[in-house]
Amino acid sequence: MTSNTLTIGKVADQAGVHVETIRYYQRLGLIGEPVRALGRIRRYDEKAICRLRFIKRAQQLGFSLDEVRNLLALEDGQSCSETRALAQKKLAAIDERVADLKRMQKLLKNLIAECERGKRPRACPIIATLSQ
Amino acid sequence: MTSNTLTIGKVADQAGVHVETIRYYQRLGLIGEPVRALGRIRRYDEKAICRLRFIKRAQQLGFSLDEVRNLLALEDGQSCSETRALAQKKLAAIDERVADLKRMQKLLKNLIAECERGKRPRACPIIATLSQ
DNA sequence: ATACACTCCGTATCCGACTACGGAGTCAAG
DNA sequence: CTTGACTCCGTAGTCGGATACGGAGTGTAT
Repeated sequence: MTSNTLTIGKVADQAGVHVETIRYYQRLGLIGEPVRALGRIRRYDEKAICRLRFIKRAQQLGFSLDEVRNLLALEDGQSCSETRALAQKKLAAIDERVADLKRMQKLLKNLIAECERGKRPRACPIIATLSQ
Repeated sequence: MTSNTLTIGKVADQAGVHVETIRYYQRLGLIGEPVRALGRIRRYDEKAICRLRFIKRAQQLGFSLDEVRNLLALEDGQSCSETRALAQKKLAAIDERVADLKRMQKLLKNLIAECERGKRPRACPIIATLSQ
């Protein structure tokens, strides 16, 4: 039995999160309000820590809190295809973002290279390009 | 002579920007306050359009408005190495961001693939990974 | 001369994910 | 029994880049 013995601070430490973040997630409904034994102080069990870690891992995969909410609704692991659909949508968004950034990368790289090759007197090719 | 004949709306159209954006940039000091001939209405010349385009192009390369401010200070094209330094810093940031996103991409791809291969009855591997 | 589009200005609002603040209550150790 | 750490709560502020609002003034075409 490890039920409801942890204060919000303990949970925060264990999950690597700030206390305010937990309260924030509760306001958003990502975490259920816990029992409050003796007084008004929240008491959590281990599951709360798991849930926070779940959220943090999902964020690391690129999911927004709103999307995490959806993932949490599928937490039982029984709706594989729905979960997969969310992941695919997220992956597509990331692919797009990467493509964007690669375009910028390429342009910047070329400009920098051109700038390095350049010999005076000549206007900076980076500025020249921006000015067009 | 094309001096100071354009209203803010004309400039906005030509530069492909909203009127409010111009006023916003002026508040930020990215664009100088123009002359106000006859009444209190701003009158612009072609240079304003160029400057807006400069800003927009810089944004497309990934520069924030704050960084654009720095670029604008080098607009004469005479400080090539300073400009290049800014571009290199930006490129490094983009590289990092790309690396981040690629990590996410990889993880998501693997999870999705695993999810597709999976045969019931088994918990969804995506959820399982998030739950750890 | 009147209608209509445009411009003026300051301020507020949006998005997402927190972070900060401050005064009061609670808890456990010494 | 006091001290000090922790918790409570609501509300406001942060970042960046705009976007929206609304009432008043202006410019111009017919």
